[in-house]
Amino acid sequence: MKISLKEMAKRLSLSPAAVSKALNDYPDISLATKNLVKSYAKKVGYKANSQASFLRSQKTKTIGVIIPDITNPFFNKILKTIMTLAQKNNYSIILGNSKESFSLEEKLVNQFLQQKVDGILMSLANDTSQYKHLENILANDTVLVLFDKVAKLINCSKVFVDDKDGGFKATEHLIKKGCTKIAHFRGGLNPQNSIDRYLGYREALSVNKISFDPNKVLITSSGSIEQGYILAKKLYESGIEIDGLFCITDMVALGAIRFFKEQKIDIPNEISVIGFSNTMAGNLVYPSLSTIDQKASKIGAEAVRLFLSEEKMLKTENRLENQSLVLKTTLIKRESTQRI
Amino acid sequence: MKISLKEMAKRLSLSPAAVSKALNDYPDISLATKNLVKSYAKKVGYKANSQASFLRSQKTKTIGVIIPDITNPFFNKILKTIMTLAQKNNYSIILGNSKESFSLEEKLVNQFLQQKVDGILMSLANDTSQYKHLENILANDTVLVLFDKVAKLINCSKVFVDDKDGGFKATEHLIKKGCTKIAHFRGGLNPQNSIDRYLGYREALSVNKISFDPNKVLITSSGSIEQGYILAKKLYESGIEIDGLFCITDMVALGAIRFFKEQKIDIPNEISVIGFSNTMAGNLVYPSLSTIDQKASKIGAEAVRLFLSEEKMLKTENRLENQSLVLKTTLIKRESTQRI
DNA sequence: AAATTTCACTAAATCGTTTTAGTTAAGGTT
DNA sequence: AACCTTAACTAAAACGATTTAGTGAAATTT
Repeated sequence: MKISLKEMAKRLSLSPAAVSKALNDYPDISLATKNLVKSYAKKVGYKANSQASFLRSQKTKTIGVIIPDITNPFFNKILKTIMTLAQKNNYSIILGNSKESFSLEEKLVNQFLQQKVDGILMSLANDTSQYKHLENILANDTVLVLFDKVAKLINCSKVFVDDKDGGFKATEHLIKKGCTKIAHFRGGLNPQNSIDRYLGYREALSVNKISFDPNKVLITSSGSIEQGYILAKKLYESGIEIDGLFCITDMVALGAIRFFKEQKIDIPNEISVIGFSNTMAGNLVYPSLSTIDQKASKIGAEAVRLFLSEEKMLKTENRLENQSLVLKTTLIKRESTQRI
Repeated sequence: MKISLKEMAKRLSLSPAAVSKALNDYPDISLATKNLVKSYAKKVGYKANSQASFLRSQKTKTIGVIIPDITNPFFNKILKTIMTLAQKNNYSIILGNSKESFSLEEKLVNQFLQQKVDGILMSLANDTSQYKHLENILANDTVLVLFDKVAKLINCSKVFVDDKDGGFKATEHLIKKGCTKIAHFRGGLNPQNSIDRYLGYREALSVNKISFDPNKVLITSSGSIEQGYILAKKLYESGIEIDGLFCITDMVALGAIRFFKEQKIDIPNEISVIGFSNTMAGNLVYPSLSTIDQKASKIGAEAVRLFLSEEKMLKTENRLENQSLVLKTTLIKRESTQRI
């Protein structure tokens, strides 16, 4: 079953060099020999050993992808697009799940560099605040493309979403629906995305001359359903009145809605709720969840496109030239903000 | 930044062989030299080139994983477990998404073999009915572990779920809740899993002396929400009366429930509904969805365990010895079958 | 006909490690 | 003192492909 190039050469009474060149269509091999070699290779099922080829070509045709949470549908959708496009361009994907842990992320980067991937596409873990491992990637002449959760200070290609604009759109939508007492369940100080959504919320209030009330802003410790439920309960029990709620993620919004429904509060008429991300689940529940779509597929597609363009640059001019891309979000109006 | 073993040897005035041996703790290198080499390697950030190491060791410390649908939460959960355990055992994961397509699956297998992965863990696409590519894996002395959607005829390690037992449990649960006119939305003739669930349904009816009515069985063309909605509508409009429904997947069940709710049919009291897979979404909707849990994590964990055990066998005794594992499902009772 | 060019190859080095088979010097045995 | 061990290395081949620098013969030019 396994047959090497050398062995083929021996059987065809040719030198290994001739066989290699025939397979790679070098001009100094006759058409007759090329056809002979190719048809024989097909017949015996010869496949070049990628590892061995690498030693000379220095290309593995492999991309490393690191994602903070592989079960998160948003990252999942990005990954799906990345994989489809990688396959189309004959690249393999080595996948790493950093589980939002900096140390695991660092370990994965080193592992990928050791495996000599041609590039690394990654979204940073929440607690990543030093970037030595990223600089290390660039120092190894490996392409780096950051997506979604990026480090703005690192000199590499990036694709991310305008989170502030997203937060603004979400909040303004609530205001347009007539809400005036709008709460926000925000994230912590990491990553930047969660801060930006909060800043969008602040700006929408400010632009619409609604005074900001810090008591209406609660901080989530995770983006889970349970957190949404807990914070909604906390807010409700504190007695602060609201008629609108913007949550940092769809899951948090779903948790909050569950609590409000248990209290027989009418969603959206008493309290309108909007999430962020356009997770599939938001379309399954009742009332269906208004949200901000982040164009996951687009992020994945652009990440691959940037990689390919950098890879080409590296090959032809032996240098990296990076590019930043900021994608706008889209408002998805559903029942949870459809007041009557 | 990049430094090779050879270069280190030169700088330390040692032979490449001595450096290699020192790093790999060979007994014929003095402790002093080992310490010198190791500390110098650490200092200059030396990392062995995996591709080069492979040429001699023939081990890439890489596992190829092929999944039919990477966005499916069930496979996603399996993948997550596989990745965690692989990482723990110092293996990298090369991921392939076959998108339920045989030809893509075949292509991925060949690609992985060419990359010389140490093993392939895969779940078959629905339209895979020839197994030459699987035999090819074994012929290349590469470990093969099939999970969930397996080919029983292939002589390799397997982990899968007792789908017939799951279908039986689901149907019997409806019967115990008092349902007597139970419909089933089944899958097509591929994969075996969907047939087995149907057979479990048939058996539960038979054991409980409920006569089988072929008019109550509809065939889905996909496992989507839309399909569930369409089939529920079709069944409703045909005028056939039912008081229970067992769907091949949770998504199909959610689609059916949506249609019934639109018709103001009381779930679970007029019609009780149960799904299959225990997808997260089933817990988010109202009424929450009863279902059959397939222990995705367990499947992933066992797949890795089987791989490691086969890999060890291959190394020590130079042969493959496979093992089959059948996991039992668990019934998850929720609101969609909780009659009052 | 001699010189040059072109064609179609081969030989050998190379990529970065690992491993087998020496080699040398020191120490121990008789 | 001659012989044998042992410790601690080194030299060189090997893994499987690619690539540079030749090489000999045929074809073409002058």
